[in-house]
Amino acid sequence: MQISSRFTIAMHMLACMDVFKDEYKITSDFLASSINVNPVIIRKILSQLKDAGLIEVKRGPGGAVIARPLDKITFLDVYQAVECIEENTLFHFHENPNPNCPVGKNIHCVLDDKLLRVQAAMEQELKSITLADMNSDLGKCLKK
Amino acid sequence: MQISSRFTIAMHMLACMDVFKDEYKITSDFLASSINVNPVIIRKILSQLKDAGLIEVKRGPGGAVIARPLDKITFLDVYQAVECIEENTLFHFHENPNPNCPVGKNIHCVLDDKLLRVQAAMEQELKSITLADMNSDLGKCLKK
DNA sequence: TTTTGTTGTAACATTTATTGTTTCATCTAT
DNA sequence: ATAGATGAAACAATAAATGTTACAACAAAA
Repeated sequence: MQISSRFTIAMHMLACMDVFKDEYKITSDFLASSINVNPVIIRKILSQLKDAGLIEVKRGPGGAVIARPLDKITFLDVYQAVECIEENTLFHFHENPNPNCPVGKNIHCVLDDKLLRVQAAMEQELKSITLADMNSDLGKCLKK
Repeated sequence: MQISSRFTIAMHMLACMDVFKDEYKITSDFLASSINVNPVIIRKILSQLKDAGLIEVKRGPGGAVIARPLDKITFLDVYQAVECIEENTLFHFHENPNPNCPVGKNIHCVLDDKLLRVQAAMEQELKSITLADMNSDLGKCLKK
């Protein structure tokens, strides 16, 4: 199973918010047309990013801006803002292993810590990349 | 979004196949009762593990056995056997970024390599853990 | 103060993947 | 042959993501 497109959409939104911040007012319609999804999807994700303190959204006049320096927002910040997974549950565990079976009774005991290591490795890598990295690469692309 | 329970089910199956290999014939019904899911689910995963060369399944008499030494089967082997994701697509990318927008046109260019790094970090960790690790821990649990 | 453009949100439809179930053909050791 | 399995098809049920419509709430500007 894949990680939902909310994450790449959020990244795309943040990229736009930075690149176009001086040229355009960043509305949900504006973002929706670059990303090619329904504006309501955008607004939901705007809400999530706002709740996480990554952006500010103006109600009446409209428009969203990034709330922190780009190098202070990591991929992990964005991932956790939009991916509504509870802590430590990247892997979906089967619900009812048989407690009367020696293996069933202990399977959590032997797997949980290892699954956690895998999740931690992924999050560590997400944490090592910032919006500044993304947008400096984007700047290079745009110059060509 | 979470990684499907097929992975933890497969792990549970392999743990049983090792622990009970001398005591019982490992049928899909036997595994199903330890894991508490429908035997057909088990058979589908048995098929996937067989296709990946990790186990052997006998048709007439029934019964499944692990095909390689436990320390030669990594978590990544199992993950890739049961998780039917195409290569390099842990992250679901939104399908139609607007090619007429400078950001939409380049978003793949700036994100793909970074998403790949994250996926690689996760797979690297999955690769570093083997069934032998899991089952030696399981042995310790069973002794208590 | 009304208008305008926007966000916030609810409600619902659609799509997709997972998970569960029934059924039966097929296989192979006995 | 029979019995106990697996393999596989068909389908139902569930859950999550994604898409859409509609409208209330808001704040700036006319």
